[in-house]
Amino acid sequence: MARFSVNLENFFQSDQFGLKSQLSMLSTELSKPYEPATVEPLVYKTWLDEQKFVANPNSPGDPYSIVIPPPNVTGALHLGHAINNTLQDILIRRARMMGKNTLWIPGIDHAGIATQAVVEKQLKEKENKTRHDVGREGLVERIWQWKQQFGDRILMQLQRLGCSCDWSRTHFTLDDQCARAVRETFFKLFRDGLIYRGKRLVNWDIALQTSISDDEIYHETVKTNLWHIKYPIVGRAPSPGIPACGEPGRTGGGGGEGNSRDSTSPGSSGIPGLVESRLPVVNERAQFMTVATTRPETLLGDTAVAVHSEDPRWNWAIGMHVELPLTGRKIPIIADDILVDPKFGSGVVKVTPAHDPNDYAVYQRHLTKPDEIALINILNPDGTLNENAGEKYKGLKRDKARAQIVEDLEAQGLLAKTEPYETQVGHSDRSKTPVEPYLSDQWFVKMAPLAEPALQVVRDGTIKFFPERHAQQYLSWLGEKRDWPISRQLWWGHRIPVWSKRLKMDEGLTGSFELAGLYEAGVDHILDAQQPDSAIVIDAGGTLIGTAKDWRERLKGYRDEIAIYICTTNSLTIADIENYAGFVQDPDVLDTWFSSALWPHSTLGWPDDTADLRKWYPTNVLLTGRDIVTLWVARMVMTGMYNMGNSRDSTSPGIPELVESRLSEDRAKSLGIPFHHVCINPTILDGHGERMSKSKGNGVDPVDIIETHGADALRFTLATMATETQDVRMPVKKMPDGRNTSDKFDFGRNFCNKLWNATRFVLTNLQQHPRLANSRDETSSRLNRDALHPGYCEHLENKYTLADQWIISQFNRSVAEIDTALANYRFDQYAKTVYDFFWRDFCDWYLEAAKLQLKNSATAATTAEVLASLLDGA
RNA sequence: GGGCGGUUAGCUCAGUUGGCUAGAGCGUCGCUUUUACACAGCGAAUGUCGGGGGUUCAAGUCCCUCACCGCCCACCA
Repeated sequence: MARFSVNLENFFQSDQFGLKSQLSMLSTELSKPYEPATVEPLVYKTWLDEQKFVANPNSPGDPYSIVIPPPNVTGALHLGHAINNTLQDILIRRARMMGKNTLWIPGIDHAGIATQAVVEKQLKEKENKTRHDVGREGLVERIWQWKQQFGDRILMQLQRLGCSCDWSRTHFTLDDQCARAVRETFFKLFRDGLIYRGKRLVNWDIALQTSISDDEIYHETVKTNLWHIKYPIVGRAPSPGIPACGEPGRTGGGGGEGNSRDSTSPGSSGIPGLVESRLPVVNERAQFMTVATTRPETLLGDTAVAVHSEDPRWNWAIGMHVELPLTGRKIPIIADDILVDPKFGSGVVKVTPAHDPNDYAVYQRHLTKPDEIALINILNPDGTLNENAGEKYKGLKRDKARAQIVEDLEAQGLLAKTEPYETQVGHSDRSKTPVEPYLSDQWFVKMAPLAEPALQVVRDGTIKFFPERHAQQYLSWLGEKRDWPISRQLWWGHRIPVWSKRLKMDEGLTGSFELAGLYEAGVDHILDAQQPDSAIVIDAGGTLIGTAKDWRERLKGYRDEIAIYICTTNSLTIADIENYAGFVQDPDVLDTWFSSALWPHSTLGWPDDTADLRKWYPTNVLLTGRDIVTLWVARMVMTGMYNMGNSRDSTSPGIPELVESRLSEDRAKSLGIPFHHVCINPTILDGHGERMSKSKGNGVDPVDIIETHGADALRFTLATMATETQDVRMPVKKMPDGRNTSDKFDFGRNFCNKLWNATRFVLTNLQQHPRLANSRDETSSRLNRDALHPGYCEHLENKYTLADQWIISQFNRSVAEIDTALANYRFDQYAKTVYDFFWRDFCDWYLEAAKLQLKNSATAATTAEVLASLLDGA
């Protein structure tokens, strides 16, 4: 119970308000109104000077730890970060007061694409240069300068907020520690066969000849045409009157056109609206399938046409072929119920897997199935058509090719119709040219083996979400287990730790000159000398993975050109394979979330087995916004369990639910989960209801608020806003000097002022009681132990007045409420309880009573004791 | 198209498993500058709890339905 009083005492002194330090420094001259601008910096400085936040793994106390969601270095923090960090600070400070061995790790995220884009934009604006003008090293150098500037600013903002982070443990997702963790993780995944290289459609900027991310695309409405093209059907019986029954995919019905009104037949029952549209197409069916497209030139890359399996207009044709106009190629008619919406258009879709994301998905869905389709890339990196497009079109730019194709189709009478059409076309933000979906090699992480345990720990409640409903998003996203593309064609980030070299194998393994050179260069030695580590991949169309041990065996089967990939964490090896053996490192960098995913264990020292890691992993709780539950939270759970989990004695379902915290702690450790709780904090919106974000530029700098209202006012107000359901709308006023503020924070400012003055009153009265003033610490600690014990009222009632007893009981009740509120991460309830107790109970009632009691010599002393212990701040 | 959240006083929002006369802050109105605080104190007014239907002795709370606002994801051949 003593801990209760310690709690609340500490809410007042340091959690929110820092009164203890403030008053000890300023007690000689307390200004009437609270002046945060003069008080707060002094207090914070004292905390730093006294190393209050520096953690020591050897200190006593149960561990309590939080890692900060590292803010992006793209710019300054806004109020969204302010609320996130305030809530963390409340938890951390409370844990610290309760005697826990507490660690809050701060840090910053390099935020690959976003930061590079910002710096490139600046480069363009200030110097009119592109990244190619300054080169890879030059650009990275400039981004580091940016990082220095904004990284410092972010840390300064956090300090102005009063965050009690252990600044000596500050990390950056691109620092050496994180880099080691990234390389180690990549290596392990690679070795375990969970990283592979594969094709993927990326957004290709044909002007800059680089891929760009979805974030860098803007959509523009373009007026174009929808061209309806006739594809001749081949390989079917010539008679148009043939009944449809008995055809593949057909399960019933009267047959042919005759059943067009039979909307209850199994074939059409699921598709309302077909009855009307069916008739006009029927005559066509004998000879052509008509497809509509906005991009006729891509037909050269078509490898199939798709229909819905339950569309009676077309499902009889599944398995047959059409002749691809202008090429003479025969391509199959396949069924794909995901791609094709039978209610849209003609119900037939051309499939161009190399140049359309949906079509590529079709390709993947049908891969290894009987109706597997081909993949034909018809574009060069510069956007011109390549040799696969055929002699006539090779070398044409895409718009020229389009015109030519339309003309040729028309000449052959295969153009059924041309109708004007408006569509959204993605454009590159940098070159302002239309983006081309383009097939390129990327690295992937296989999700299924990683996702399964991560799903399990949330399903079984090992990791809990607050509010609970956010677990759904996590579960449904992870449940898809879509492989994670991790390579980015960027310069800012962790470079992919893979080195490759192409080798000609036409003379066999030992006969190859180059391979002989490889031996001479010592690569075989390098590979063989690796522990069980270093992995190689042999890419010969498919992907094989082998470790160093058996690489020689693996190579024996190959005669043609192959590529050898080496992944290693050994820096000596890296130097060798680069300088000596002529291997080249992959130019791409890793997705920024790859390093973020490791954050909870990399910041604690992993891959080394550090004292920090043993003491504070797993962390207690993660506080973050709901927008990155999938991108970040899910991946932290996966990589945490993968790197930190002890698979030997993990999930043993046989263990009964002994709710021993010790046991569950052991279990958490052996599972490797990065945190027990995930608390989703509200999103801060601007006055128009839009999410505050750096990129939108609608963020409000918390320092602006701190300057007008004070950090404590900001923090307290934000805590009251942290309800379970609501996002927070924050209308902002522009100050004459350009700063932003909001009178929403008057609430917190008024409360801080109230606290200040109540404290001031108590202190001035305490000074009239020298005995107390001189031995306050002793007194209050005695009171904390004894007087505030709930049972105290019964046995000490003759000593204390009714008012004394009442306020003490209210105090204890409030502390209990606060415990409950914070256990459920209900920061609004916590703040309200503090507010109600302090303002309503303590100030409005008890202080008034105390005024009388202090005048009466009989009760003055004990009253002062109670005042002192309740406030204790002094 | 799929998922989620919201709609309670003029404004911003609480209201936990249904249960006293539906609350807080701000704002408004009146009074008070009383020796902690005017960034204050005392007092007052203000709600068909988005609409409709249902379950119940009892609904802001549970069920159905409609409307509007917002967010996330997918997608528009």
